[in-house]
Amino acid sequence: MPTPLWKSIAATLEAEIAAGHYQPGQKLPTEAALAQRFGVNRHTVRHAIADMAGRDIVRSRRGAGVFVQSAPTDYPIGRRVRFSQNIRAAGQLPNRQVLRLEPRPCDPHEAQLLGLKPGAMVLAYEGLSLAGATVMAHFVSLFPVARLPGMAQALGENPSITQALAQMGIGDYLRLSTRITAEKASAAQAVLLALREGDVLLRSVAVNATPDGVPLELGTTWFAGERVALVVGPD
Amino acid sequence: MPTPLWKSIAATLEAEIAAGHYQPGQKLPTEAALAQRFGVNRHTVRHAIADMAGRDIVRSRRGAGVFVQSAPTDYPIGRRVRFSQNIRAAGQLPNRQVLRLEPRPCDPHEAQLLGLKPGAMVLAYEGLSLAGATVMAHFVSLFPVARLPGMAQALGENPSITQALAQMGIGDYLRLSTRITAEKASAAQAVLLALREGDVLLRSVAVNATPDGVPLELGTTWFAGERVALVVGPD
DNA sequence: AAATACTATACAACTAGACAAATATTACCC
DNA sequence: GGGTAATATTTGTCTAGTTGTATAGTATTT
Repeated sequence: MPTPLWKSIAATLEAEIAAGHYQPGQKLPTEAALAQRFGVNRHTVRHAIADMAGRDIVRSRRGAGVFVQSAPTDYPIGRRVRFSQNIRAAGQLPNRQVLRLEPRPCDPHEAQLLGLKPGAMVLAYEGLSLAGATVMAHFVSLFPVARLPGMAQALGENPSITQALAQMGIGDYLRLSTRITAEKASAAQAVLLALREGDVLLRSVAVNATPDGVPLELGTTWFAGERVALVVGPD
Repeated sequence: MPTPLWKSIAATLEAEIAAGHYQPGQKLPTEAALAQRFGVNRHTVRHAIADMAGRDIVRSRRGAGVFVQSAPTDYPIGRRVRFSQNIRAAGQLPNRQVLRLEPRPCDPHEAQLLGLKPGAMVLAYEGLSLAGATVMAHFVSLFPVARLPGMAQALGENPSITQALAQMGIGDYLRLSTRITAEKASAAQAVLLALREGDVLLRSVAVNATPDGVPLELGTTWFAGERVALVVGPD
């Protein structure tokens, strides 16, 4: 039985990526161009690409193109080995990408958790946590502006929440509570986390406060379920 | 068939308007800012906005911005209230239904976590945790037979693990660590938990040990994701 | 008869970039 | 201060290109 065409095409492309003809992050030629190059139908190329995508060699974005994934040597986040994230440090991963930083009124639920009046202004800080080039989590943190007036500027200069709080003179804070739930990713969240709609998410909602118990942050983090395991250690 | 991205984005913005994050008359972030926040092209955001404008939720003025038309609705309807369960007592609910109670040799992974030799005998205790009539979790606990010889009989008389351990003279034990992951329910698990295949599960794997650190129990619990929230720290 | 591999076509969803038109903001002059 | 022009923002429109999905059809093999 002869090798299927798509498999041979996948092998060819894979070899060219391994040889460095296409660098990580770079866009492959379009499916149409590849189809012409190999003298096959576009669907056959798509089959090959789908196979490589399943092995995390490439990733495709609708409308944009097919992109070479970063070298798997960066982090030990294979399919087998899950990235472990201690719950105490939830949301505190090395790299972060800021998506939003804006003040807005809080809703009743947020107000209750932060001990504010409904409608009080909070600073919404939204972003992605990355390990290397892989998105691990999507977070939204809320800070009461009345209690932390300079937080917006501090976060604007430095994306780290811990360091921004330290800059505000708050070196020590206390985690009041953490709630962990599981849910499915919406289409919009799936895009941010590079998942598919319906994939599982681990959501952690935590409230941090000053040592005397005044709430300072309401942090919600959605972890990509297939990439992260939360670890709760002994106290 | 997946939800179009623009629809998911429209739904997100609509919910935020309904929650009062953006108030009537106020300007939404610019299309460019929203595009960055959602990680999509500006046109996709425009599609979402056009949809909302068609339903009189927002109104856009060229050169000026997009403005909120509708008032916030009463607070989020039908926000699911989940059963809260402290992580220390993971899976330990008053009502239990025993599915299995039998000794068997352990596999290498289990052996490692329990500090046993591969193939050593463990007592497998499997069942369901109920709150009232609703199934909350499916658990499997493993006990090293060599260390707890009378456990099978104790559990046969009383389904509570804590009480069975107490009966063995172990009143105090230590939780070494807990690992929480999210996954989709298999067809078999879905039946046990009265869910549908593909629904989300919260899985917690915990090792309990004597105060001097000898592992006594390897407990794995699958919670129905839509019914349970795990709580770390004070409730 | 049924499954696999591939072709062919059409359309939907999204990206990308460029430019026009309306509005806001700033700078400047009096 | 007030009015005005210049500049920057912001939404609207257009064209083009790319991936995703659906349907249908043809060999070839099992």
